[in-house]
Amino acid sequence: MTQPDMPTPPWERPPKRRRPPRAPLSRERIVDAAYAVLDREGYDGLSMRQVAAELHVAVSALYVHVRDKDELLQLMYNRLFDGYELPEPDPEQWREQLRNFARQGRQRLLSHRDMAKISMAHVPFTPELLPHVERMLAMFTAAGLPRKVVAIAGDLLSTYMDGFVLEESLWRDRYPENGGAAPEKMREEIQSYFSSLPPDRFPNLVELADVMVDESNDYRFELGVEIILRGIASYIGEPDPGNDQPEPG
Amino acid sequence: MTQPDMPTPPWERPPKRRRPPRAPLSRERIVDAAYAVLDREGYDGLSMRQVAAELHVAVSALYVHVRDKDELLQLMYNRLFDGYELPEPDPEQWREQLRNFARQGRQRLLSHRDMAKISMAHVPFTPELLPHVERMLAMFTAAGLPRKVVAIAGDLLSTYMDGFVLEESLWRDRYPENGGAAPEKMREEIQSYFSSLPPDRFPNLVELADVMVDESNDYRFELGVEIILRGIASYIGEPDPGNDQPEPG
DNA sequence: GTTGTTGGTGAACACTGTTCAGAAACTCAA
DNA sequence: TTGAGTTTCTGAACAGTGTTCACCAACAAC
Repeated sequence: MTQPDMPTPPWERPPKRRRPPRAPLSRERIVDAAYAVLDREGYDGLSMRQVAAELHVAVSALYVHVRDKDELLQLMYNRLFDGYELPEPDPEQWREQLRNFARQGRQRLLSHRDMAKISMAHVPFTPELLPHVERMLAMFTAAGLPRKVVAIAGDLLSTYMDGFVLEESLWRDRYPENGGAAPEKMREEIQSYFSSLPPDRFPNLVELADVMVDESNDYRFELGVEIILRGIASYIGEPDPGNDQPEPG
Repeated sequence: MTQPDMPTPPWERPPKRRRPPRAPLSRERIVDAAYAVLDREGYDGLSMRQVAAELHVAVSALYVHVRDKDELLQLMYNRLFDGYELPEPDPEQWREQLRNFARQGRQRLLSHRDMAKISMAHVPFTPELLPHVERMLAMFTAAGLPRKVVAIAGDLLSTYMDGFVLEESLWRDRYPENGGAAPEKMREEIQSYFSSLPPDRFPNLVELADVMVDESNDYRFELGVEIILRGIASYIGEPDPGNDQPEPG
């Protein structure tokens, strides 16, 4: 019988490479590697070959565990929600709770490069994500909103989150020379560009140049969320809005 | 000397194909062809080679007029705004005006397949598009909103438009078998899926299944716009919201 | 008529996602 | 211990992608 834990004596030929030194592949490890590539190369550099190289493995090995590149992206998207716990709905604090939800969501989208691109390309209705959708609906229901508003409010907030972060990253991509480290110079340039426009044709752009770029992304995000929350809150206690005249007044 | 407008006599050999029969290439024609390919093949099928084939031209010919595929996409994006006239701002009717703006924007995004994908990937701050941004700002300023709200309200509304239409097209892509002609069957399937979920774990999803998919996209879009407009309107007459406490109450 | 410039060609390069025959490595029965 | 069967990985290939480059044909100007 073989003695598994004994060192191989030097005169014996190496044991024919049983037990390959690397851990076997798995969906988890593939997603890990894909995230590593994404952070390093960005969305456009995220190729199956790069992922395989990250794992020191042939490309075709990936296809044993993953049907498609699309499925891999789906798995990456799902992981975005891992450990993303929404609190128990509290009717007294639904606004603060949703503010936190949005903040948390943006932070997650920012935690991996180009993550917003992946998020925007997927609808959060896979079985794994339904619990989150359910929690979201519960929070809006607890707030006392009409059914039809509940049904679309979550979508509205999520769309805004994704779109906002996507736009953040688009701006970053337009200024690739700074390694993400000098956004101030970028802002200066944009602001001076807006300020230099002919004031007769672009009075508002010139006048608002400072506000449009001076404020931090954090502030602009929070204000956008606040606008949406105010709009949602205005429906509390109202009946379901009708199809014909969304604004009766 | 040659007589340019005379018909060629039959005994004379054809004039060596001077003046090639096809019109010369131009950016306009390339964008036209790209739109044709986009409508036929979708965003993933929109390749430089397909565009060249559409024009019966070698691929490399495109690169004389267009630096990049990226530049081509930018040109397509710009054309989305051609003839997109925003009305003179009217402080009395700013809500109706913005509703129309959003409706029109969505219709434009829907008028070409996968257009939302292209739109989402571009920021509307090229020189050609600045007049639209200016008009937008003018409308919000006329409504009497604080500066900081004006500065981000347009972004908010545009992001929602793009995101909404993008999600519409994502759902369509998940059901490619219907040629876009049978959305009712799709809705039925989704609704029956939601209804079949375990009600103890997904009470809201089960209860709201009808509202979430029964309502037309048109209605859901309008309601979303209305929520945003209500949120924006709530800031009329208020001072600029501060950085620390977006919700003072 | 001879130039130079422009707009077009076809071939090539370095990639991409995906598939497939075959070769390892593992599991389990005899 | 042997042998069969299954799973996992390999290397090569295919068709397609964006982009570039030497070459060529048509046009304008001197």
